[in-house]
Order: sequence, then C-alpha cells, then structure tokens
Amino acid sequence: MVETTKTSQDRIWQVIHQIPHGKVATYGQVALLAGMPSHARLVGRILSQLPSETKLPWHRVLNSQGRITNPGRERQQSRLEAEGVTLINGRVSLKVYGWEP
DNA sequence: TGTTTGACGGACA
DNA sequence: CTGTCCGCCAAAC
Repeated sequence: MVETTKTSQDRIWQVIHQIPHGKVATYGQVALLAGMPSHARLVGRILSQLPSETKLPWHRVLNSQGRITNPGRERQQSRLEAEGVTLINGRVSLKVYGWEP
C-alpha cells in the first residue's frame, strides 16, 4: 500500500494514541515524538479541532509544567483522576506520571 | 499569496 | 510562587 504523505495531524494522533493509561505527556513531547520538534503549539491546535467522539486520550496531554491548558480543564481533570492520575493544586507531577517511551 | 493565530516552551522580573 | 515577554512555525483565514 502506498504511504500517501501523512499530515502532521495523523502523526500527532498516532503519538497521542500511544500514551499509556495512567500516564501523561506534554505537548512538546508529543510534537517531538511525532518528529516535529518545536511544534508543541501545532499539537494544541490539532487537539482543539478534535471531534467530541474522538478515541484519542487527549486528556493525557499537558503543558511542560504538568498543568492543564485547555478550555475544558475541569473535565480533563476528572478524566485524569479516573485513570489514577492525581492532580495537586491543578497540577500533575510529571516526575511520577510522565510518560517515558 | 500574505497575514494572523495559537490546548506551547522557556527565559526573565 | 505569579505574571509578562518573546521565539517557534504549520495551519487557518
């Protein structure tokens, strides 16, 4: 099958889909793993366009400070806690929950 | 084809 | 600790 040029969006989706349950990754990390260093903002833009029925664990993506930066942070927080990720003062300890591929 | 945008990152005060 | 500023650069307009 011919690999048509995948959009960066496809790669980013694929990377996020690899984040293990109960772990979290940063935007910069996702961009890096997608082969696009310094494109953290692009990751955020793409996530903002995700359909509500998406299968992607977008809630496991945080900023470099382990903080939720998104319009529906409260909902994201409950999803994370439902996976065993504890937030302290609206923050996640990347030291503990950071995804290390 | 040019300009603006942005779920970021990191440095600095 | 909080807030501000600038750099990055594809996508959206």
